[in-house]
Amino acid sequence: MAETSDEQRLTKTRDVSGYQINQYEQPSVTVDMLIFTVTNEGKTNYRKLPDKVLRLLLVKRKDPPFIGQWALPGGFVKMNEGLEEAAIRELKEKTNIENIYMEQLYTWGEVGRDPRTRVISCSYMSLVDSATLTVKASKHADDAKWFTVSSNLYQEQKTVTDRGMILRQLYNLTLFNDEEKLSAVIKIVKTIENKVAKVERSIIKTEGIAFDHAKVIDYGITRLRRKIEYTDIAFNLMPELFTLTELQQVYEVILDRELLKANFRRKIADMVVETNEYRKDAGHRPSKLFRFRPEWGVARD
Amino acid sequence: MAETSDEQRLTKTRDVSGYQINQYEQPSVTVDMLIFTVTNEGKTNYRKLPDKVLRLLLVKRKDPPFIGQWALPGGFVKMNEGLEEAAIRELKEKTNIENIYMEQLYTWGEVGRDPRTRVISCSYMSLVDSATLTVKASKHADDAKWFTVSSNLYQEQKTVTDRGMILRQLYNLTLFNDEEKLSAVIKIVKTIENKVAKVERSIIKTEGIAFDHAKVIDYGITRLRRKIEYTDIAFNLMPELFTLTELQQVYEVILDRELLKANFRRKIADMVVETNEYRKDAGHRPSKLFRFRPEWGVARD
DNA sequence: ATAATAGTGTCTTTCAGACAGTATAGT
DNA sequence: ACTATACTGTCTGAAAGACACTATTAT
Repeated sequence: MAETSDEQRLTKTRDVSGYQINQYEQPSVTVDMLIFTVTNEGKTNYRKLPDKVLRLLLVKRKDPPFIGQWALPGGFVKMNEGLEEAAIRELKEKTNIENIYMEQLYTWGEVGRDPRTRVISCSYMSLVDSATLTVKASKHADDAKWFTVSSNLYQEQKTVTDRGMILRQLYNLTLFNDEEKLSAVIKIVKTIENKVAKVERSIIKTEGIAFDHAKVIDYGITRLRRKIEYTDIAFNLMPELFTLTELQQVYEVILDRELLKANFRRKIADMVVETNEYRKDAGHRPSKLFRFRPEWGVARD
Repeated sequence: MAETSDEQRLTKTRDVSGYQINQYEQPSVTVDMLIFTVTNEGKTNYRKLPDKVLRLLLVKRKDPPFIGQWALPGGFVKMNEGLEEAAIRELKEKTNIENIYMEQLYTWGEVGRDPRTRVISCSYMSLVDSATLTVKASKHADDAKWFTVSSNLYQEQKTVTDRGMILRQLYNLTLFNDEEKLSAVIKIVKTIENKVAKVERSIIKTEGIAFDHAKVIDYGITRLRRKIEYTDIAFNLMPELFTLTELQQVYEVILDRELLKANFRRKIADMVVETNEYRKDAGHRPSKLFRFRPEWGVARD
């Protein structure tokens, strides 16, 4: 920000009349929202527990480019609106929810991202409790849908070179609901060469997902998986009262692996408080309901 | 990105003549670089080892606002240049170094950040080995200087409320070299209210540091401290060959606390390879030189 | 009784922290 | 001999993983 060209550039930008205005053309800046929730899926048997699934909100594009494809909700950052403000506004518009967990994920600024013009997108991740989702989506309504989302590593190749190593991974990203099925293949190349580590993420194939959003979604899932292990963000996906099995299911669906009950309970013991209520009428032993214990820890980056 | 206004907005932006061009005024986008290195400090006694210090590169502002104050190196993102490309270019211009570790830190987009106009800054952190720093700074030269940097928690207050808790922390950020001494006080408020965690960082006082860069620097140090514990980024600060004590000193100066030798060595054992060389003539037992073992792990977010 | 879930006890291994001890150069 | 650093061994307790066991409901 301390370049020689600062002054020239900024004063010209301010000059509100005449041709010179856009001498320094600016990239457009948008925010893109990854809004995750966890919901129950079909209960097959009267005594079986329902399965949980991880869901992401997408909107259908009504204009080219990528018309008819699905994109992350988002929009332009207004001139008099902070980045985070824009994200909060976007969240409110799409889900009618406020005061929810939100964190900045990553800013995507490659040149060819948007075929129309130069767009830099700052992505935010939000976690919402599906019980508080009153409306599916507000006025913009009908074009916003929840998709069951999963990302699996399906190929991995490690090469040791003379000055380092290369790890190539292929992830399969799947998004679907009753009507639609979207998918993508994301390649992640992690290299270390002369001590210098680098991670590159690229889209190999993307079907039905607009822009580079498949990459953004995959990144979001990766971050969510990492963070759920050492923070308490998972509770943002839970209702006020929940059973420990439900909590475990949320962890399992995000981490995409099974956890051992006894160990899981030990691990989260300090983060929850027992109540006197029970979930009954389930065809098996009733389970105690718990709530989040906020005084436990504290927000972490 | 899928708003109704997309098309209108983007086509107008493209219309290269007349007054309408800037109907949708765009924020300016910059990249700001946090370039860290570790150097040796005064060897007091012939047998004592030199102390290590963490250093950060800053440039002196030659124009208002904040004229004469120190800022992070950085500059505008060009229209045909990716965000990361811009960061790489900036790094090359300032330090003449390429192929170095770099990661995106955070994007700062508050409205009043820059008194002139709306500026959104994407910050990147780089770690360089001081031995490879041939020139202090290239052509822009004389106005770029290294500062010894440290950030200490000096006040902490925890309040448990009915629906959550609040943790208030004050950090003292200090930057100095032979000629200058800069400082700032950063307030970090971590709240949990109804499961929703939030972290807010604000500047209480800033002396000699331009814009909101004190906040950015403090955030960078926090991130560096966290990441050094679970990744191998510290090796980017080391020369080709180093002693384990030197490596430990780097960890200590970043974490700002002493580590026990035996435990430290156990922890980093898998990341290094022993060589046959020794550091001698030091007035005490010679120490074996090690190098980084790249095949050990792999880049992590 | 049975299916299905709820919940606990404990063994083992791994890892982090603490500390004490031995080793070896240069002056 | 002495100083300052180099390097190793081992005790401890905490945490993670694995697994077996007991408890309780609706039908």
